[in-house]
Amino acid sequence: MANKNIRVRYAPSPTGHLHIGNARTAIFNYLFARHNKGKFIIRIEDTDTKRNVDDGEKSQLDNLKWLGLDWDEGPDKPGKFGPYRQSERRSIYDPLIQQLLDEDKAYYSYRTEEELTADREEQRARGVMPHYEYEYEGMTEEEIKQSMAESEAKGLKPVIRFRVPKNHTYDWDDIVKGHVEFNSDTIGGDFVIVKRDGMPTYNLAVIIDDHMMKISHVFRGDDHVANTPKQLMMYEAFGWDAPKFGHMSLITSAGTGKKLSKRDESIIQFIEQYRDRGYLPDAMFNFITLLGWSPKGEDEIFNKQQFIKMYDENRLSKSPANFDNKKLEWINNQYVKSADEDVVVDLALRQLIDKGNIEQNPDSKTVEWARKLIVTYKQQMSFMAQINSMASVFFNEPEEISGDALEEISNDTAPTVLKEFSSRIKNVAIFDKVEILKTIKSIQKDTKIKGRQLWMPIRIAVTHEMHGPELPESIELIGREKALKHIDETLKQINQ
RNA sequence: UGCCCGCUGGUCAAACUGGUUUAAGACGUCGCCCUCUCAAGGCGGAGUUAUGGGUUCGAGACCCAUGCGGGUGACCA
Repeated sequence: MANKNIRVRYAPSPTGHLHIGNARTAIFNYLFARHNKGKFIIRIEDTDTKRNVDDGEKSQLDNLKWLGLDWDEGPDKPGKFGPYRQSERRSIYDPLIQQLLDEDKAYYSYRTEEELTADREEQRARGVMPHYEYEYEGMTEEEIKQSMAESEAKGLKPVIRFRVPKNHTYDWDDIVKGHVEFNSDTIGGDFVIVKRDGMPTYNLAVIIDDHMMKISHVFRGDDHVANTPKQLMMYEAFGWDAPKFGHMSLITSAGTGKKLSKRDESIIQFIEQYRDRGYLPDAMFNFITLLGWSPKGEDEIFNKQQFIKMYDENRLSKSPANFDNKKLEWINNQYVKSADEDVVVDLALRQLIDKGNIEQNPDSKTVEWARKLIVTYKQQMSFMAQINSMASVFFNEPEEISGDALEEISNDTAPTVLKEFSSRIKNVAIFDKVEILKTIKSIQKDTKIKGRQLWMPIRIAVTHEMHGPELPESIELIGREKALKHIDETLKQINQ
């Protein structure tokens, strides 16, 4: 059911990199827009000039693109409802603010931050919810004017507060949560809509922009529920219709059970970090979409097009979702396994170079070698950075054989196997896995030693490890020279 | 302390507006198979409707309490 009037937005503030939770908000808005053939808009909410970060906006957009999102309007793609940065929309806000003032729906407030803090402390001590107390309580219009004039005379700069209607119920049918209602007396008093620096606060700017940009649906985090009544009363004050709201459950941390906080170190928080570690964008998209939303069938691996096709906002979950890193790894592994070999090689090679396991600008021979190595691990890598630790045996000189491994080769047949293997591979023409496998088979035939007794000594001698990928491949990757050297050393070690 | 919301196994969750669900499926976990080993893969197992009341012929689904968890309470967004 295509609806041309559907317009949704993702509205990040450029205070840092793209966070998992924000990425999810963006994705759900995107999916909703694309499923309904509506528009997806990006708006930068940069009214807090102090917290803005220089490349915050760029980083947000870059990472959204990496995830595979595209938008119809945004700061880098002007449409007819621009500008798309709130800091550039002052000329739109100012007359509307004046209108509220003129209609006495908002007023200047001179209460200083110190006074407010003191009020709040006193309220807390009394056991009441901290709230703003009307500073002109009980005053006549004359007295109010006089009070303001006095404040001005003292050089105080005012903020503008919205006059919250008394004992009024604000409610809406939330797409996710169902019917929600608040009594206006419980929201903390008249709130600030324009800061001392003249910038509108989030709550004001967001409703003006959503209205002006003809936003039809707002999908945002559960943490915005408490803002919604404030926004509804402003829509009412302007005489505008509010969009439909859907408040999505938050992502929680398995460790703390609380909403993902940027300080929680048990979970990687930013999309960029996953990108750096060699996660695949489609896998991230897939995983994030399954956080708080579920498809109809039993499958869980889908590409973007499939998600768009089957997206249904009614299947958004009411309850918070734990971020499960294990599942992310599993999903990413599914994508790595089925990904194009060149893509995997490219990404994993970068990891190897970054880590210094392969030199910068490797020659073609090294790249060929790396390709074989990477392909060997393609089936089991959850994310590309793992190649460094998984394949460390191919980069580092191994430690001396000990423990179980030593025990494994402390028997009568091991030296025979090793000597045979060593002398035979010295002479094979092409040192590759096919020839190596043939060699091992030939030893089996000639010595009648087989199975673990045959394979383990070779594996341990060559790699010093009891585990690893297919042995012939491993030996090929280690190379003839190193393999022979390791066998030699091992023979010496077990002879003494 | 106020207000708002949530609660199906260790985790994500399905079960559309109450009726073959002996509560899907996935991750994880455990066992087996494959196998020189690890991983991947295949097969299988264990494990859940927070508690107490009600409504109903019938409740995971509806109502009420209790408990637990979360969100919010900014001149942040």
